[in-house]
Amino acid sequence: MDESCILKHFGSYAKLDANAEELLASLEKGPRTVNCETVICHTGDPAKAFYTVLSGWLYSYQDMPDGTRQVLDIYVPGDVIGLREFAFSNRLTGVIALTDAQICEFPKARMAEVFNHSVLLSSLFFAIAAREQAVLLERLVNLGRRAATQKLAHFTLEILSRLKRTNVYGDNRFQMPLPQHVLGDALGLSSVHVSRTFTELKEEGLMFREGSTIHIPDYDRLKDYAGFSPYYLSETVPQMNMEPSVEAEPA
Amino acid sequence: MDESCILKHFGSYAKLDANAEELLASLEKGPRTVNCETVICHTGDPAKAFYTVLSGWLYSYQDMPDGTRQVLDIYVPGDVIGLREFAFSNRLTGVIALTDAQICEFPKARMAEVFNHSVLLSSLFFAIAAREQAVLLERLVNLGRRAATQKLAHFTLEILSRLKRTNVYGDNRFQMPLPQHVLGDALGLSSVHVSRTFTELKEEGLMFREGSTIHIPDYDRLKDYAGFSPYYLSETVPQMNMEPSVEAEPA
DNA sequence: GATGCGCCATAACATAGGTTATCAAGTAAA
DNA sequence: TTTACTTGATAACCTATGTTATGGCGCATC
Repeated sequence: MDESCILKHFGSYAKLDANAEELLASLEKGPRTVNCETVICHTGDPAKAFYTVLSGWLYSYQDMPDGTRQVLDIYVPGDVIGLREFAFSNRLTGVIALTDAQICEFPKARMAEVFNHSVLLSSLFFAIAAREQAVLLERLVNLGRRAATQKLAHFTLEILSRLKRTNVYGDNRFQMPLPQHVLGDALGLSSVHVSRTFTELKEEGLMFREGSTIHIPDYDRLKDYAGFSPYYLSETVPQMNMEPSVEAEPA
Repeated sequence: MDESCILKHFGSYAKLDANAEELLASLEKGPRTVNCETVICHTGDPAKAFYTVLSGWLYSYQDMPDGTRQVLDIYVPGDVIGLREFAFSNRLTGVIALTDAQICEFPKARMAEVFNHSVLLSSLFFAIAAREQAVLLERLVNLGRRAATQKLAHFTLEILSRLKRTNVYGDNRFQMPLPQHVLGDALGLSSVHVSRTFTELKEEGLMFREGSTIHIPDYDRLKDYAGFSPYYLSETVPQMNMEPSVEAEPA
């Protein structure tokens, strides 16, 4: 049972009732393994399914006409890929695996069953979409109004916070398998400047890299430096009237 | 009936059934007028309601410790303010009116009724949240990977497209009542550079401003220049099984 | 154990955009 | 009419970041 991507994810947000668990379990297909570097989908592909991440790292991106790329989301275990394509018949972004990964497919068309049968799950999906928005918002602030060192520090702290949801990590050290050119594409910087920025953060004693391990000697100091406040990652499902089997009562 | 903010908005996305219309109409409070410059809410305020915009322009923002500001959304008639706060008990951003405006309140707590009683509305709310994400994504690309002239051009074309949803506008001219410092805060630029950028776009014959009127001599040329493709604004509610009381048929 | 390749660090140089200051135009208040 | 205030244009100067190039290191392949 702990092999279910979705149950693992949704269970981390709210206590599921039996109805919700059963419904969720019936929706997802068993995990599929994808290799590092695999393109899961391209911009413009028909968008038929969501995916949940059981293990590994992935990211979504958009390519520009001049050959540059903007990285839009980083996906770590427990994340849902592609919820926003609910409203679009074709994919808005490409998705690619950063490491070997396991993902579970969840056909978009079956969202109707969620809305029909579980108010709790409806709320949960909606809350997850709201949380994703909050993350994008904070990324917007990062790109628009922070200097390179703060961008990198803030981004790193966000990733660490998100990893803590499903993994146990201390504040001082964690794995972040993102090459510098991907960091650059995520932060709107060149890879050369990402390198310079790491050097500068190391000299300041704020954080440093050792292979793909990030070290954070003083978490609170880095947090202050980056202006990071994790409230936007702390979503909860609102207390609502959630009886699981309410019958529809049109008017 | 055409005074209802929500009906106006939701009706522009999908044909509503009687059940949905009645439910929506019961949720919203009558329009309230706010003056230009009014702060509707501050970051951190308790988030008890959404708002829909009947008339006027507003924006949401986040202030930085150094006194700068990032503008996060621009709201025009037909937009919903604050959907993302569904998952948060306090507001993530401040909201302020750019012009005199009319907005309708819609208590967050009553979303439970939506999920309980209308699959169509549940889908619609979810689709709107997905569309908002797509807009944020495109803004991320704008901030991360475009030069100032393209940022400004792209932003302008997005606003124009969104206005076309509820208003009839030609491609050549429309009102955009945003002072340059707000544009700068939205695009991650200084207001001085926004001014320079307008001058440059005018010299190129791509677009120019006359008071708050934007002129676009050649729409397609500007569109190419900015790399604008409006697919991300063209969301539809997926064709789903939407009878209000469908029984589950897993697998 | 060569060879090639991807990733990273660093340096020299180029430039987009930030900052500060000044001035003009419009407009609201007195 | 004067004053004050907001918005916007422009100029001079400054700096963060981009660009291009080089070299080192680790790792895979032959």
